[in-house]
Amino acid sequence: MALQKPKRDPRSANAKAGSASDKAPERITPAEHAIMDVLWQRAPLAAADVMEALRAEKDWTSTTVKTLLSRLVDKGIIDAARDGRRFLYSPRLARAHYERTMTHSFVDRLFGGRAAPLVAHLAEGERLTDEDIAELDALLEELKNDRR
Amino acid sequence: MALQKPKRDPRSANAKAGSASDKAPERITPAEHAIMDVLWQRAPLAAADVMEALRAEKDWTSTTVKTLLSRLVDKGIIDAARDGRRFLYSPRLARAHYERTMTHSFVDRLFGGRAAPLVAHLAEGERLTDEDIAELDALLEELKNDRR
DNA sequence: CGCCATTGACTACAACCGTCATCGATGCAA
DNA sequence: TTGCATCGATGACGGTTGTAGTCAATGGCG
Repeated sequence: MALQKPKRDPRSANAKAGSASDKAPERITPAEHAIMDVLWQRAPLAAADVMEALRAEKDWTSTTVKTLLSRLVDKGIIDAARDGRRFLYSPRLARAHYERTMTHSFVDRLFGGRAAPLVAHLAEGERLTDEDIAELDALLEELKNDRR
Repeated sequence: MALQKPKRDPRSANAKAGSASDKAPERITPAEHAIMDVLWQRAPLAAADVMEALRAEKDWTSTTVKTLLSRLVDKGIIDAARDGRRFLYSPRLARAHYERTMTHSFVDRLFGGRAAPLVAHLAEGERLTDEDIAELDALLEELKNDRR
């Protein structure tokens, strides 16, 4: 067989000049995200409830849902509280917190932290409704006031 | 051993009620993204050039860079033009195009397509400089004019 | 002309992800 | 009490990703 010798662990030592405070907030995969969406809507749920809530969207068997729940527990993203024979699962982070983290890392990665180019992209794709624009307008007004 | 029997292909049938026009634009992984960043800056480069450009950032061996380049070619994301004994690689998509795609899918996934909550998150995290705000202001003004 | 350095192809391998089947424990109904 | 339905644990399989070693072809230099 003769396997190679050195072999360092993968997935870990990612960068050379890594920024200091790189606390990885445990990545959520797309499939896991679907589960989180459910849990963020209605707090503690059993596995069966989650599956039920997802039936319209995902064609998953119960095992799949349960595996995903287990993995989320392992990652420390959700909490499992025993309730008789089963567990009740709830998120450990508010959705807003997660959104903030994801948004920042996304904007950092793609736009070096600048928000404006991002909004420009959205505008170009005609993704902004009149309502969006009004909302952004109000938001900006508020920001401008805060600054001065 | 007794392997299970049915076994459907993974990764494919993702959703049940999938949105129609779901043309997958071939996913770029984080490691591949580093390569793309280089290629988006300086058009056709040989593998060695790419490695050189990344030396400060990533501690990759030449093999790693070459593997990533090959995978990008396989995915149809970059183009390899033979140049004597070697290849010269160039992106097939402009960076702006990629940014747009990523932005839309990100906003869709996290915010159901609404831009305003995204900007709100950025504001909350004090990620917006005065300059950003001015830029957004101008952008919004323009959008408002376009709409009427 | 012969040797060496460079280059891409192929292979490898561990961790991770999407998806499930199977199994053992366990509590409820008949 | 006995059986069944349910639940979580375990493991598995095929694909992807990060990272890298090895090898054969090939072209330039002495």
